[in-house]
Amino acid sequence: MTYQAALTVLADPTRRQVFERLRGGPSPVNAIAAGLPVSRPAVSQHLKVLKDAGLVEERSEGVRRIYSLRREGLAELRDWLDSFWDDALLAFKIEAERSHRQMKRTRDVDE
Amino acid sequence: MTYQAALTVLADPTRRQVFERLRGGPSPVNAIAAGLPVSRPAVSQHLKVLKDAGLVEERSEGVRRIYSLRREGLAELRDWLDSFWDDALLAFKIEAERSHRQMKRTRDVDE
DNA sequence: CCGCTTGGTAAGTCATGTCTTACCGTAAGC
DNA sequence: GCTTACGGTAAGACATGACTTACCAAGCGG
Repeated sequence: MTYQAALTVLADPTRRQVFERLRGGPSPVNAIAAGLPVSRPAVSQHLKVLKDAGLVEERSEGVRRIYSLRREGLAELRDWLDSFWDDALLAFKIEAERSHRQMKRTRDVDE
Repeated sequence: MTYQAALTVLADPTRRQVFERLRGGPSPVNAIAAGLPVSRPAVSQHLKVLKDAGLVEERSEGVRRIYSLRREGLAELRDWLDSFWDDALLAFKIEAERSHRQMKRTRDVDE
């Protein structure tokens, strides 16, 4: 999914609570909804949106639906954010190149 | 500002366009609004929101208002995102330890 | 087989936020 | 001075989306 979907989806506070609740590990809907200030159907709807955005995944266990975090869903958003620093870096490089004739090439690594 | 403010503010597509348009460097309101599908006042409103969230800054040049990117405004959001991967590391350690323990004990799993 | 739990979906209400037009103050140029 | 470009703010229209209750299907245990 796109970083834009992640942004849109994580903008809602309640939905963010749902999402954060999965940090602790996979959980059925009931457990997620318990302690949240909204009804269980509301949580269901949030989970659907999160799933469509690729931020959570769902597996069935009997009558239970177990939801868990999909961290890969955050990757694009993270890249997008990083790209702003890349911009700054690029501008810096150009500036540096203008003053020095030679530029050393740098390479980033990722995990 | 908080990562939550950044999320909320960047969720809107038009506002994101305004924000991205500042990647190229500082710009007065007119230049930002040109080419966008919304009116100039709409852009003004978006800029106000972005400024309140600490994502842009404003300086006056005569009658012009020059807006520019504040990358530090994205820092908290980036940290928040990173923290999910930290979670994963931690969870992995815990999980490893638990499964190790499980080899000596009987099955007892819940959350 | 029957009831109970789990949870997804429908329909409708209500709030929020994004837009518009109209208006205003302010700086610069003639 | 007067006019013109720049842009912030107000007020109101409108759409979107987050909630509610009611309902339904599916698996499990008595």
